[in-house]
Amino acid sequence: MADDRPDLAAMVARLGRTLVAAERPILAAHDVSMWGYVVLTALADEPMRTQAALARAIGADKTRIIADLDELQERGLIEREPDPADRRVRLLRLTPAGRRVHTAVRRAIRAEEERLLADLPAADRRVFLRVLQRLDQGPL
Amino acid sequence: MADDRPDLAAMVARLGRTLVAAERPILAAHDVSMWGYVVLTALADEPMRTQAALARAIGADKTRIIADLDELQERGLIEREPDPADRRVRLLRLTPAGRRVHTAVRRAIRAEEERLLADLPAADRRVFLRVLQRLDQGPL
DNA sequence: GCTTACGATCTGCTGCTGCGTACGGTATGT
DNA sequence: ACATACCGTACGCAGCAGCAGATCGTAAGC
Repeated sequence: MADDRPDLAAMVARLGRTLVAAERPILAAHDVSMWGYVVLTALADEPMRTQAALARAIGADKTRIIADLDELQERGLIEREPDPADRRVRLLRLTPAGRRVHTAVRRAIRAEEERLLADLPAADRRVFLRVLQRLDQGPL
Repeated sequence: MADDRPDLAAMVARLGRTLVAAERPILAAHDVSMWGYVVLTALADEPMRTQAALARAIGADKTRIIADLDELQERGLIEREPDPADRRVRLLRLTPAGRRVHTAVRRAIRAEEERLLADLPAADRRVFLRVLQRLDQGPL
């Protein structure tokens, strides 16, 4: 049988590490940490009402992201304003500068992905990305 | 534009974590650790002449795998015999029992993968696996 | 007013990893 | 024989992850 391939999890996990490693220099060039970029990405999609919700959304510990939020806020990339309606919670959203940084980093990352996927036939690539998206949000 | 998807690295890394997590109970059921299974898999492909080569092959620290090798050897799943030609090195290979365990675990993992991929159209699935394999060994 | 619950923060603990170092046993070249 | 290099092993250290507990401010129900 032609089923002579590495395990799915092994391939995907290894590829994931490689791709993340490829992102590292890009993030460094923009002076953004990995978690910082993850936060910017989450907030770019939609502002968050609590830090706990943000932590859940990005799959991080709620205590882990505090330092990252501090730094992003200090650099003026996010706003962290107490909710006037419930002063326990901090409303989180990108500043215009934060959105600019996120867009720039994202553009650079997409360019790198482009390079990595360049050799693939267009049809294969479409299918691959579609399946990947589906599995990513998928039934798991 | 329709390029509104998460970053490639984010999707692949997250999917990888999910898949690895799905393997964990299977490995536990067969009483094999993650690294143990990785070692068995590597040795199932081909015996190794040195532990350093094995470590390199599976991307682990050479000091990290020693305890795993000890355990696998003690359980009679691998042989670790000094090379008569160079008694510094330990020739590593699966025992028949080790091969049986590896085959059983692998079969269970494949069954689980089958379940996860069940919803995909056959054509998509073929392409996905092919592209994945290519990227995995690929130009990266 | 009092109790209970919740958000953000800080601290400490634990387990895993990567990395460097050191040491003994062994080959190899001169 | 001797110097050098390599293998396997053990040990310690630093960094980072998740997790639990304690604190403080605040909100909501009774």
